[in-house]
Amino acid sequence: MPREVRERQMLDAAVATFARHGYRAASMDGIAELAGVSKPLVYLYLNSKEDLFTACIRREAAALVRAVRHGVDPATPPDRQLWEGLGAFFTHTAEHPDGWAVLHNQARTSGEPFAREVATMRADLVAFVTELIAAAAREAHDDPELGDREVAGLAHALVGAAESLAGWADTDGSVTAKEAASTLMNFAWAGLGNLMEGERWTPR
Amino acid sequence: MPREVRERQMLDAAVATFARHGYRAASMDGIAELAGVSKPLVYLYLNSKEDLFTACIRREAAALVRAVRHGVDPATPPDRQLWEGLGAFFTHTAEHPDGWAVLHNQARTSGEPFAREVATMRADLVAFVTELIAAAAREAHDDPELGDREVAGLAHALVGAAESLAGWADTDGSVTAKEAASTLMNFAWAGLGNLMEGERWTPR
Amino acid sequence: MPREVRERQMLDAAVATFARHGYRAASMDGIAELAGVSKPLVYLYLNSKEDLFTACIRREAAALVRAVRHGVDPATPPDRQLWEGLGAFFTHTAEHPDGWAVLHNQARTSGEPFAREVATMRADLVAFVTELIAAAAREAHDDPELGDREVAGLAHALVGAAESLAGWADTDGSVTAKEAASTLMNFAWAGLGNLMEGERWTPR
Amino acid sequence: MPREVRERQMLDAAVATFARHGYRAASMDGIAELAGVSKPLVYLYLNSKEDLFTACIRREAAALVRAVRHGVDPATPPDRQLWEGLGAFFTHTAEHPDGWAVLHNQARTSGEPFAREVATMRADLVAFVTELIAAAAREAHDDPELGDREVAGLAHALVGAAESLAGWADTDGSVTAKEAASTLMNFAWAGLGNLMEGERWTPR
DNA sequence: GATGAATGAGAGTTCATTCAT
DNA sequence: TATGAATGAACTCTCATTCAT
Repeated sequence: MPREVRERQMLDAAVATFARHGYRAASMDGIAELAGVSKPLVYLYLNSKEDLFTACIRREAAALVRAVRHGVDPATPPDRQLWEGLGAFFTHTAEHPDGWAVLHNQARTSGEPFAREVATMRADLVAFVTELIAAAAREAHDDPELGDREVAGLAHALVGAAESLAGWADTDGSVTAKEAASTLMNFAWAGLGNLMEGERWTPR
Repeated sequence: MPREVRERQMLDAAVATFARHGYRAASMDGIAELAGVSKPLVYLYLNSKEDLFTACIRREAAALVRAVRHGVDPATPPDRQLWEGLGAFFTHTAEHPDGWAVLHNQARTSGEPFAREVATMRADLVAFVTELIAAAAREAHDDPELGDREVAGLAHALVGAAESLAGWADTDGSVTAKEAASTLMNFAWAGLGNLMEGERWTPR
Repeated sequence: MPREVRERQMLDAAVATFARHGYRAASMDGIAELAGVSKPLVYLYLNSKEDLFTACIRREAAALVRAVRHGVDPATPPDRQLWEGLGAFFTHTAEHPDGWAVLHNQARTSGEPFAREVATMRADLVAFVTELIAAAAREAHDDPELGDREVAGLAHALVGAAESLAGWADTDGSVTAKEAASTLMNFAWAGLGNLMEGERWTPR
Repeated sequence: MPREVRERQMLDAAVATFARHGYRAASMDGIAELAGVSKPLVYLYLNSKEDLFTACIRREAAALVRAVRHGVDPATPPDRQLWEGLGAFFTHTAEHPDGWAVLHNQARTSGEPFAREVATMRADLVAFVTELIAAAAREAHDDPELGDREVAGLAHALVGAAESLAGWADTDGSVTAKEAASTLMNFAWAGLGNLMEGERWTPR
């Protein structure tokens, strides 16, 4: 069996195990068994538990970022891009709950080498959203009402809300990715005040 | 030294340790040392690592809920209550970063007995927010535009955004509780669309 | 409460606990609790776990030897004395199962300081039986058929059989002390060969 | 080194250690050291202290029963069978004092899972002896003089005497297995009364 | 390329024992 | 006389990691 296939099996097993038990509680024995290989092979291919976890984080982070980027058409208006990006995000996290759990739940809370890894990816997404908001603001006015600092805060809040909703949608299977995206897009764009007046944001 | 004092010292040490290392990686030796007592004493007072962690979660959850409830005046309009609640929330999490880390980062990701414990508290907060949004909607219209399901999703998104911002404010010390509350309140109430037009929500 | 009473309570609790769990598995906490006193008091009165166990062994051994000696009338013929002694032995062990368990089961198997203690008492009983057999032999013949060594072996076997029956009678409540004594006396005096011919030993 | 060899080494070390110190007082560290392996290996092969002790009991019990059964020729008369069986028993216990100590001293007094294990084996031996006595009685008379209950009591006493002598012979090395078997066989078959008259049982 | 065999280091937990009061 | 408070030491068990084959 070629090395790449074996390696992917191991990473799959590792992601599933880390997602369920966390970094410390996951055992290399368990991962090797789930992957259907012997433990020394895991070490041969992936060096150490730390390296293995890092590899999981990188793979899942890259996959998530790729999914969001693929879902977005840069030629469309900012709010449309945001809408598409959120849809892609919720779709991906719903389809890869273990990967999302590794990134959002485990990596962030397992100490320094790992938290930094996932923070990098998160910064990418926040930067992306920040840019979208700024672009929308520029489009609305030549002289934007929103300061950089304010935009950053808003982007952060938006990403945080999305992350939280992703976890919720995972747990409560009845919420679809599209619903989650709609809820959040309405919330973000129209605001509660307008929502109560019956005003909605809809994809143009 | 009286039992209650010692017990609080131990819980303080445990919260600090669990916050930094997580449930599994934290060692009872380390906690005992930080508390300035011997390990058997920790076991005498708190039974087991599991019980100790549970006690930490309960204490911190109760403190957070209490802080939010105390910050809110039920006689004021819903948006005002939300604003006050968010302020109290951000203030408390900023003043007790370890407690917040235990609740938000560690307890949620350390498996079943603990996740449930914190989920209960979170459900309390979400219910509180849900009720505020519903009250605001009732106030605006006799026949509310927002369905129950939609309100629940919004409450979830709002709480998630707040939780995420709390983590951010913790990390980046330059963001004050009031700033965080303002950002989120604007975001939530006015929506990005209006914010760009220069419309702001302000405490009445 | 006078010291002697307290001390007897503690020894009672200790005997019960050691009988059930053995020396190592018994905990001073458990003994103190069962005795209804605090742990330091146990140490004040009885010094250490080792001393406590030794005290238990000595008390129970003395009681057993005293019971056997009281049951025997040295003016009667040897076989009669043996019969009475066995009866007293089985009666006492049935009435003090915990004491018997401490002596026979636990003390013998808990290492050197204790095994010697109980071996001393056992040697007493074996010497008593040895003397009875030798006396009977002398009575039967001036020039005894049985050598010293042989007599010692027989005494040992007889005591062993008695000890084993005592445990059996304890477990199976339906066997009375008198029955046990009869069985053993027949066995010892008449032998299986004669028993099959219908010959029995009976108290003269 | 192949697994089976290692496993036997460990069991040997465990039997020696348990025999000397008892279940509770024996330490896994000590056993591993005596076996010349590391502690984790003991756990890898034998799971837990409890399982290890159980494995010791089973191995030694099986060996003892096998030795007795091999020593007996079922085609010979009952008293001859008894004689051969006792000889095999004393020979085996003398050659495996640690195994015998584990069975007779430690397992019986270390609480429920273990006592039952050894009680099963003992019941086997008692049943064997019971059957021999009953057979002898049938051979002597069509209408046996001894009731079932009486036979059971006698078998119990005989086995108890044998067990006790085995311990004695172990301690006092000067007593050979054959001597012990002779003493007991004479005692059992002829009875003390007849022994004093110079009547002996001898193998036919 | 793949593994059976093995371990150093450290975790949670318990217990006999002792002060200060 | 009696105890609440406290601990040093030891025990069972686990796990990431390596090497000879």
